[in-house]
Amino acid sequence: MNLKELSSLLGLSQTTVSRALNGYPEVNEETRRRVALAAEQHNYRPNTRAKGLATGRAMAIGHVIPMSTKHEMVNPIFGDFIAGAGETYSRNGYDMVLTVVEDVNEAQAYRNIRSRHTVDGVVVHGPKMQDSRISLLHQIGLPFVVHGRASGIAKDYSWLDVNNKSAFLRATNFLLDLGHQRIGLINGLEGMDFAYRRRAGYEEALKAHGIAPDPAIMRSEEMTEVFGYRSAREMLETGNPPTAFLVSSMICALGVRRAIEERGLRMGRDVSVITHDDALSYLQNGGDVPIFTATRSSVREAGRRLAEILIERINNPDGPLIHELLEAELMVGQSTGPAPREAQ
Amino acid sequence: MNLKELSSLLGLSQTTVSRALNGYPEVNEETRRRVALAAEQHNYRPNTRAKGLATGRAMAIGHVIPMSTKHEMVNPIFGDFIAGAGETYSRNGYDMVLTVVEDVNEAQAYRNIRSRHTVDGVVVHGPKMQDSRISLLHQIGLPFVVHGRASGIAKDYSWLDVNNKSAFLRATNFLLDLGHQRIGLINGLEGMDFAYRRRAGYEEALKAHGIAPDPAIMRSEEMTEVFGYRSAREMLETGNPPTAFLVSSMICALGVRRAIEERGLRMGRDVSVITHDDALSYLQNGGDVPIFTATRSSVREAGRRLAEILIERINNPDGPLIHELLEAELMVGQSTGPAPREAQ
DNA sequence: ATCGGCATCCAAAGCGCTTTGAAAATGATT
DNA sequence: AATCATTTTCAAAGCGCTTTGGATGCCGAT
Repeated sequence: MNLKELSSLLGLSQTTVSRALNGYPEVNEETRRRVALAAEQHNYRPNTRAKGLATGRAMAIGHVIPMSTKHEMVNPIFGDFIAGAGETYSRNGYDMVLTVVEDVNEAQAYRNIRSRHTVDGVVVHGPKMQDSRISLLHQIGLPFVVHGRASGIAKDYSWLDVNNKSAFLRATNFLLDLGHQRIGLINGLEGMDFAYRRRAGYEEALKAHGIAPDPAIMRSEEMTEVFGYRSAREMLETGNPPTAFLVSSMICALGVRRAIEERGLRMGRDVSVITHDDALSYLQNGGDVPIFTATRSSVREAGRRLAEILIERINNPDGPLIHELLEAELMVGQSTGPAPREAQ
Repeated sequence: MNLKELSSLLGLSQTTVSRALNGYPEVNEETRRRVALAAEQHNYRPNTRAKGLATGRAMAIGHVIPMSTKHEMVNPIFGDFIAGAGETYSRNGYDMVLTVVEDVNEAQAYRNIRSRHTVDGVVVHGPKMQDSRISLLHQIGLPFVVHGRASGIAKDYSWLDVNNKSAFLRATNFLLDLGHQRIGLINGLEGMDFAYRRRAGYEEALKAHGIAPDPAIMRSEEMTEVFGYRSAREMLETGNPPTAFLVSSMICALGVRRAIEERGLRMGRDVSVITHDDALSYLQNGGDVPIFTATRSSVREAGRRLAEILIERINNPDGPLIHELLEAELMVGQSTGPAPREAQ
């Protein structure tokens, strides 16, 4: 069923039917009702492509998912973020189109999206420091919002981010207050902006307590369980092991716990752990009492909100840029406790 | 830059330019080269919507992501599956469009997709037994492939699935051979087809060994870490605890391990665990030596292959239906060992 | 009666592409 | 030189919608 058929069926012109359906005032209310009813009955919905062609809007938003050729890694927060954003999109009549692309071809993917007019705007995921995508998007004039921020970019842009620095600063202080002096950092991939900011918070807290950051107990990698395990094990095996770990993701933290328990130590008593928790739906931090003490911020909620911001920008491209900084909550769980005596 | 501009720039008709770009034979090779070069230089790419309208094909494939209203849960395998499928799509010039929808509105979402002509076909995720989506899709005539199968559907359809039954049958036999008599099952949500099939394999193996399945040590739920933990703990607390667990996902298995170690037991010695492993990129089963003995099947590879099947069906809707059954490999890791003496 | 204003509807153009059917240019054949 | 087949190009229609710029009819006001 298309417009032409529907309107001839109703004995009306396509114009009138189209207007009736799109809520224009110049159509009799009685007529509008008739049209709406017929559309309903015949399950009519305007063809997306035709509508898009006529209006010049795709009513779709793009997400470019860079696939690191080295790591073949999908960001585990991706599903929840998409779920959050997807909610907002449906509510506003937008489709979501994903493009999976090798990270080396990413720029080309954006250019492609732009010239094919497939979407009205894009979300930039996982910004690195000095991320080149941002200036590219500015240049080709595709509306966008960044999930996170990119240090070292001159021109301003819209973003939504967790306050990673303050989160890790507070977490480090929390450990320091418990008497921990030697705190290992198990962080995300070097170059990722969030990892940089978390490290900055960590180092700032240490320095404020007169402790020099020790590269021997700081690691940066793709945040897998195995990476958490290896890092923690290696650090614990040294002569001067950390009494606490600050970890950048739950999955990593699970690996850290494995390493701790494998050595016959108990987490929360012998070794403390604080992790960042993205509040992923399939990886809740325990039940009523959190397993891990964590800096918590829902990535799903971030998706929801970020999508709103992007839609706002699309509707009003020359409007003010929007910056939103979410504070993570520090939730105390069972994985932290006072530093053991002998280590103090 | 659009076709009209490009062709007037070249002093050619739109017809010729279009044909040159789309590889039609009735155009001089010299001309084709000129056109290709100009297109390249001006970064020309045909407008997706216009092309779609003209050809009647969207060159896009839909994934409807049902969001369970109760659980607010995103399937953790989703990211990796999408990554795999996305690879195939890019290679074939397809876009991927996601629709996040509350599970109660799912049927409406498919109807909507269909009448709006947004995509050429869809992937059905997470089939339940007697899944109603399948007949709906047949009825509305939207090409589709199911990731998994749905027991109890009369009309045939294309699918790609892991042999869940045989995987869990083999895993159960493996445990039985090690002397385990009391094996707990920690399975996915009741009603999900894969969970049904895994249980069938488990029960068949038990019965073949003259053991009656005991509902007291069988659980079905959304597969989270916490669910794994709770289930294992409860079972271990009983007077007659299992000596082994068969678990439906790695994330769940991490919870099981937590419960085991919390009781001061050692996994692989005191209690054995076998889990299904979807080979998620961020949750590898240990490094060189697997942590868990596991039935392993890459969900990413499944995505790649399933996308191929769907594209084939779209290109040839009346062609033969395709069924592909992947066997999971049983990988022996450190989480299994002979049943402890006293329990035998 | 005539007019202006308003409510209601319509025909047709246009969005950017593909594709049909025909025309022009070229070359081979007589 | 005329004819035909072949290659190469083109004008225009059509995909399904929105939107512009009228028409049409009806009303009360003049």
